[in-house]
Amino acid sequence: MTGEDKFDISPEWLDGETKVLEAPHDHRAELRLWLRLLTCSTLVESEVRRRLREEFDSTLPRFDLMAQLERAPDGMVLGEVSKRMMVSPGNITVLVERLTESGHISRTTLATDRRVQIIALTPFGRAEFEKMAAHHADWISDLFAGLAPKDSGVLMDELAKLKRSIIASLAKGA
Amino acid sequence: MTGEDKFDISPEWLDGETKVLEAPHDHRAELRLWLRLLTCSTLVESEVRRRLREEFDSTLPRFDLMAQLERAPDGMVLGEVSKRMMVSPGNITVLVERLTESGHISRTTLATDRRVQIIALTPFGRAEFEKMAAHHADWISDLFAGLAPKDSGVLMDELAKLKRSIIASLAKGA
DNA sequence: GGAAGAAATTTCAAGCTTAAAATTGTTTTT
DNA sequence: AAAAACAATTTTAAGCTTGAAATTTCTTCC
Repeated sequence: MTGEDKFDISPEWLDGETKVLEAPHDHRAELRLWLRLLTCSTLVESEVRRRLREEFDSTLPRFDLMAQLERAPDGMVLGEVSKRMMVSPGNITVLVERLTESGHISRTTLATDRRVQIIALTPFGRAEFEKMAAHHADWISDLFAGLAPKDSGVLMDELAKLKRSIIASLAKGA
Repeated sequence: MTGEDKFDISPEWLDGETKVLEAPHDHRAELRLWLRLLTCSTLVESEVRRRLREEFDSTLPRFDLMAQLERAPDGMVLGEVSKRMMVSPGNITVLVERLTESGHISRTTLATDRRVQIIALTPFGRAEFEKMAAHHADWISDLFAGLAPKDSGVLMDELAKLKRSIIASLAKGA
């Protein structure tokens, strides 16, 4: 069933048992691509973390959580936040605790289902976030400024393809 | 190539209702690009972490550290490892402690300068790393398999441009 | 209606990460 | 040669992150 020749798979992928020791060259290109992607990502992330800390005494996780809430004026269920941020539920618990303490978000228990916690930005939290978001957009814009609009578009498209590839692979493995 | 004279933003982005400020210049395209890059990076990283844990009871930082050492048969100074991995020096200290305990790396103090610690893979560590590296390459290869060779090349080039842009921006700000 | 199961969240233990301060060792200055 | 400057690393304190186990609260099924 899996051995159909209808699909255009390049020959080197067909032999699933071949290990790197046999043919190290096969995987080199993808590895380099991944490392380059990771480098870009790490550089940007580090810089954003640094500036959030220095200019706003905040952190990236806090910013990301507030960014999720900004688009949900009526608040959001914890589990939904966890899924969207792609982090573990236990992680959200800690972040929410601190952001509640500092007055950035409010939390309420859903009356009809007391398991459910709903969090939302407070007016203070929203104001703070908007200040940060404006600067954040500037930082990213500066970091990406050396990229011509054409390249920006191409990169966007290629990353879309990559994302599809990753998700397809994850789905297959699951 | 795609049409290069007009890489316009789709109409919904032009709606000025949800802006942060009076929008001197629209940063949304860069933001979206950054988020997409981050998503790809996060997805791959999570999967690699998961498999390192499940299949080798190891972690990504350990793997990365050993990967640095693999290319340095005579060992490497701690500070150099720290720079290459783009993590803080204190971080390396902890990793080295654990990897030394588990017998994967050896550490020696340089005789001519006793501030300097040199670490290197032990034969055991090298063997372990090579096992992991082979699988790691396969995982990445699978995740990227949906990308045509052409796209792979284009992505590689575009990421190179992005990396230059980021580094130029960081240098300017410093 | 009560027990079993499922769902949302929290707790826990362990490890990662960072920046800043401290420590240890070397080099330069006076 | 003492003092000051510098360099490599470690320590510290705080926060992030995870997976697994536990808790609380519904829902379902007999």
